[in-house]
Amino acid sequence: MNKQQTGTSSVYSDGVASSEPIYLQIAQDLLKSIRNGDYPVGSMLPPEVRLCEHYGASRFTVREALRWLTDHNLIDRRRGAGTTVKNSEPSTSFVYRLSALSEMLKYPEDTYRENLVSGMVQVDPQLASSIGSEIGHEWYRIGGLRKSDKSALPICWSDIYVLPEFAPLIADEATSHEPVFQRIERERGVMIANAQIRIFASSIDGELARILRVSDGSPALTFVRRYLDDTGRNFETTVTIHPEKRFEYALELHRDGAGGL
Amino acid sequence: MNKQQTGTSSVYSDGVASSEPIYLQIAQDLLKSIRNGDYPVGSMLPPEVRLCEHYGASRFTVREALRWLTDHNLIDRRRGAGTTVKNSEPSTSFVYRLSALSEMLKYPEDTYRENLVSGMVQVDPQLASSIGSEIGHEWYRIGGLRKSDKSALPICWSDIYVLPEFAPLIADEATSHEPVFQRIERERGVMIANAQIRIFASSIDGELARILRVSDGSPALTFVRRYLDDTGRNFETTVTIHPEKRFEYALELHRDGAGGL
DNA sequence: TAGTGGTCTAGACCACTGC
DNA sequence: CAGTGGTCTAGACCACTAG
Repeated sequence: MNKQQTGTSSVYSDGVASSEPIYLQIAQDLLKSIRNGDYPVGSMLPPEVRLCEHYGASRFTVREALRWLTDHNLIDRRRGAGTTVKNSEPSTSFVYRLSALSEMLKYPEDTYRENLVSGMVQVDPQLASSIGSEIGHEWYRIGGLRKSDKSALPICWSDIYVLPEFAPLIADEATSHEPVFQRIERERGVMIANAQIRIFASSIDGELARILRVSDGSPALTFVRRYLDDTGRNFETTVTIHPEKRFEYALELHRDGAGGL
Repeated sequence: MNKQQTGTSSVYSDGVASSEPIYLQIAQDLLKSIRNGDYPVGSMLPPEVRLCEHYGASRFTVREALRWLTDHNLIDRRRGAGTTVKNSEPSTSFVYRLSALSEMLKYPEDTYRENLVSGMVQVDPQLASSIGSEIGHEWYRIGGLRKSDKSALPICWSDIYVLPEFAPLIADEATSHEPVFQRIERERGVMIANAQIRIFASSIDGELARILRVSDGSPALTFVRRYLDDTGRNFETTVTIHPEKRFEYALELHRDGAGGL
């Protein structure tokens, strides 16, 4: 029977003749069933052995199909327990990949942070809406300019808020070349699991305008980044304010597999 | 026969000691060799058969290891040709996922585009630097405001540039609720494979300030989005200018598997 | 044409989950 | 405990690439 290389046998997906590999046909067929409602979100898929019988394929082939579904965020698999349907539509249509979080806001290599103010702060309503923290919480704040050797104008103002327990890690530096979260990760083993980023336009006024050497009311690009560890704890938040024309953020989204339907 | 180099390993399936699966040990070992410089970026990895001999593993196991390297963006594989080293450090640490491109700039449901100007344009130097096209190229441009029923203030100004061949698709509308690229995708079968996005601060002046009902020199958040099909052709480019406080962009990055190192 | 990676089979043992 | 998915072997045919 279906010994090798399908070629002619397109038993599964109705319609199109498939030179597609069997595992993809099976994956598409399962996706169709999931969309159909045969396997609603939250329900279980049949075990691998049952699928092997049903499709007349080896376990390897069925597992390749299930791997495809996993890669497209449609199912969850757990050893011992079975396969549950997580989603009815392939997610991950477009993906933005970073090899490291520090690439998110990538400044030229020759830039560094000049730390100008620091100390404990308590969250007031205004700060709460800015960094998304709760009123009354305490953070250690370090504020300063990002500068470059090549330019007299600073690139941005940044305010970094970390949980008080991490203050000793960063309190002693006048200038730094390493991102704070990287230091926390290295020294304390706190891993970033999640980063929430907000981007919006703002204007620069008063004292800050003077420091950044722009005129009052100048446009700026503001980033607020909240870093969460794997328990969901927000352990660092950073606000950076970039005057017009000194920084630009670029990202590239790629269509991620899926293809078919 | 099981020659292992990674110190902790010793792979005998019945033994109790081996903590990690063999394919991961092989993957880590290959990664080490790549970092070492044994296989510089651009060079070829040994073929699967050779790796099977070297590690005393089956082809399946070796392929699982190579799949791991592929998933982490370290190698490229081509049937017929071999396996080339693409990168010396595992990438894909953080991922931003969209189920659809229209989620990228998501406006409330009750908003729509009011098309105000349209026609062919030829790229001059200024436009070239703005949309990243070549001088002299021709685009069909449609400009207008995004509005909401709930607010008198427009959300943004948008300029949409499409290749002349797609002009008929969008030339006839006074208002639209559907993204242009979606229409092109649906009607012409052109799939977006890639989107390049630039985000920066700008100021709004003159005529545009009046249209957007802001004062001269007001801050804005500007997005330039270039859409490319699977052949790399840039078939649509969109520029949107959001006055301060009317729009905010949020994204969430997730750590993507990897684990190990 | 020789050699590569892509797909596939038919077995096997294991670690883990839930009853 | 029975059943699940995770790993692994030893074979095989195929489609593709390059010399």
